[in-house]
Amino acid sequence: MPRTASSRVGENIQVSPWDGVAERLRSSGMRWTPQRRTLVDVLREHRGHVTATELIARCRERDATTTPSTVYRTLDLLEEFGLVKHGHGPDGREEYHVLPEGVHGHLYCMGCGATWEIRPETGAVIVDALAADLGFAVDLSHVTISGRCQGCHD
Amino acid sequence: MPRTASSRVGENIQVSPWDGVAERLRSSGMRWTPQRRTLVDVLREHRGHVTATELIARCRERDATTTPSTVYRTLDLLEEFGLVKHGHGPDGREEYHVLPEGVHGHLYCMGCGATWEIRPETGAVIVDALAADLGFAVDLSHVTISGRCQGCHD
DNA sequence: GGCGCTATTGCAACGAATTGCGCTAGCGCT
DNA sequence: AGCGCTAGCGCAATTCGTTGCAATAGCGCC
Repeated sequence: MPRTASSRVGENIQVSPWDGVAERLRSSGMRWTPQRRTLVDVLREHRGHVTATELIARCRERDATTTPSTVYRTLDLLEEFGLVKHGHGPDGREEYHVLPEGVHGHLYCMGCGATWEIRPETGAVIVDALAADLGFAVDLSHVTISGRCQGCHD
Repeated sequence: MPRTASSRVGENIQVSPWDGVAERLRSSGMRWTPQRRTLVDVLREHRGHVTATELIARCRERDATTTPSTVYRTLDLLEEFGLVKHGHGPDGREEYHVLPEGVHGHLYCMGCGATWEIRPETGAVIVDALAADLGFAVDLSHVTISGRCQGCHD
């Protein structure tokens, strides 16, 4: 039996954050619809970044009647619930981060097109710097910073 | 002959970077067209950030026949010449920085909607941090980082 | 000053993201 | 189990950004 790990103190056990969505929605007066189920199923098997377009495509694989507007609206909703977070890729297009991967920023290499994650410690330095500068509380996870990675210096 | 301030050592004299565009274009085998002239005129009177849409609107004020595609293409061109630089605002929309304002990053406050500039020193800290982390050469000017400014902490 | 080569333009069409609105269908209540 | 209220769906239209292509018009050259 797939012991979906629930308790056990002191360890970093991940109960899938998706497990209770239906209930959480309902208890907030929202509804659990087939469309939402489809999207959540898709998200559930995802780690890291996905573009909205890609999500729509995957949903359509499962349910050909999927409409973009529904997907976007559901994503907004899930974001309010803290299950995903949106940001913008280097080209300004919508991009979603599936949580709870720990909030982190992204680096996009203009040379090779790869995306790197900013390590937490480094992210902290950035956040601190901006806090010291203008008292600005940064949400690093929202952006992708562009540049060139080590291998791609001109 | 209108001596547009050219030499005088040691002073911070600004020859408008736009002054020689026509010639620079031509000498690269490119053409100086009325459409380009219109856009450059608009840019010339701008400092700081502008969205592409806004630029298009302003161009249309002067020449009602302005087409978006032309504006975008001209902007790309000007970017290659180092006269403007594009980035993406907090909502992912295209945004142009008119040079030579010195390269700097931007902070967008999700609370009040204001945009702040990251001071060079602070920017340097960030660039250094990322360089140390992954050997990443960051182009800070490309992005707008979101967060909340001092006055807008929840 | 006119000719021709080709960089650019403008149009039209497409993809991504977003919004307003009338109809459908979850789900709480009896 | 059925009823009704209203959240949410799908559609259609809109905006921003982008691209392919044929017609136009800079500008270098003779």
